[in-house]
Amino acid sequence: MTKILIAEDDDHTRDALREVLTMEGYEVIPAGDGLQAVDFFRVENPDFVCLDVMMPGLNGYEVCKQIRKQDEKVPILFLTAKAEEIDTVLGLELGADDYMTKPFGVKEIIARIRAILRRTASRGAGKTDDDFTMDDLRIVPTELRAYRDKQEIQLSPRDVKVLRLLFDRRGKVIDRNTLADEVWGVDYFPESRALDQHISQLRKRIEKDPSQPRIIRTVHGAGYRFE
Amino acid sequence: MTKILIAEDDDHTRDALREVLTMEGYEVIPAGDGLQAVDFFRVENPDFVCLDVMMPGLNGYEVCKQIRKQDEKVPILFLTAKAEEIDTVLGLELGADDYMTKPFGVKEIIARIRAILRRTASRGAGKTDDDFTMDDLRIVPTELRAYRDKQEIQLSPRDVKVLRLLFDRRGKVIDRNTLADEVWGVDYFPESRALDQHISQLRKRIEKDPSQPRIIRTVHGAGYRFE
DNA sequence: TCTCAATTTTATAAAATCCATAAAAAGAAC
DNA sequence: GTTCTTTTTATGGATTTTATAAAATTGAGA
Repeated sequence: MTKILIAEDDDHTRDALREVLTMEGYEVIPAGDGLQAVDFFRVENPDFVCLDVMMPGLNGYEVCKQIRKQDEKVPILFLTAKAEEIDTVLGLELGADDYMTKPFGVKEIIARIRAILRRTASRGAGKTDDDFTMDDLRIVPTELRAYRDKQEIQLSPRDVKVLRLLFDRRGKVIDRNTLADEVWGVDYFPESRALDQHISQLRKRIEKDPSQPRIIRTVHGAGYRFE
Repeated sequence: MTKILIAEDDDHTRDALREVLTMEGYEVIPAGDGLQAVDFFRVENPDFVCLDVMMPGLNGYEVCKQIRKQDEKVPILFLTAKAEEIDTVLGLELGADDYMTKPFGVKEIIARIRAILRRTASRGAGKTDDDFTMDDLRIVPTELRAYRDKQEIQLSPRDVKVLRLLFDRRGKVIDRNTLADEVWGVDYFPESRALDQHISQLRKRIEKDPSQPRIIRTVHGAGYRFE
């Protein structure tokens, strides 16, 4: 679930935001002041941050700076009471993604958050999207395709992940646990043969001779390797 | 040069703004009432709009609505005499980028315009209305039409946006988030199927064989592509 | 107001991908 | 070679993603 950190000293506003955003299906981490916000950020590692500018102790600008030290990418939405504060936000170049001036409507803030998350979701998705070549196969992640000669081969996002991983550590053996972890994530059951199955399918598509694989080689008892 | 449309019925204010902004290196299009503003917007296609709320004929809210029909992204700054009008601006969800309450200082408004332009620089990028050709289809954005042979195909503004985006990044996959963001903007709910539906309808009109699309191809798990 | 067209929602179908199962094949150990 | 373990792959069903038809909604213009 998408975690949103709300840093807002006014109890009423904070509660209202929490309620509304929870209703929308977000997990909300409420913080009542700047120091708390910084702490909670570290602990909870949220996907989105709403920052009130005026807060006791550490103000929004400072909190933003602290957060940016830990995470350059997390989207930050500033809430400002005065329109002039916007200029400070912009002027300090804190890396804010958007701002809203109070008072704001409930629908407005939800729409903004959604829009920002949508924008940044695609940014963070594929870390490196550069093309790479394995054997005589050219993989183009942004196109979800590979080319051999002029022949096109359709790839799924998961295919690309697998190939990327093998390419990044070419020469080294990627053990099955690592592969499962990096490509499937937390919800992979080790006793499942989904991984094998996927490798098998992938080989069918990308290997000239799937029974003599040159790109995804198996290292018995260890995992897979490409070189 | 950056074009700014000023819609303001008070001659004195309008002239002052024109002078100041011209000094700053902007090209100013002055409009004395709402109807003029809408007309000028269509003709001049400015990069920025300052809208007075209270104007004879068409008021600022209405002008904003009209403009947003043509262009969802152009930054709009509202000028209001009464602070309460701000709530209306926000309440109507007109897509205003900022507002200022009169009286405002010269430096203040310049700073504000500059800030908004900086913030929205990415949004407005590349809004060419030039014709372009996809496969055997010639798209003429200014006419909201496309031609195949001598056959005319009616297009909606949204159709054109979708096609333009695919054309601008031909060969690459446009993921659904990006598409939603660029075409629908802030009020697209990801769980909606409006996007699919729109693509489907559009294909019916522009593809020779909608079940074998050549212009809008789908890339499963990613988005759409044209090449 | 009514009408028309564009758009969105809803519901269902279709397609692509993914995975569990089980049997076959391959490799390792003896 | 025999046995045990690991990997591959065929098959069919489950899940996810996308497509489309039909109904509902919206919004502009008459």
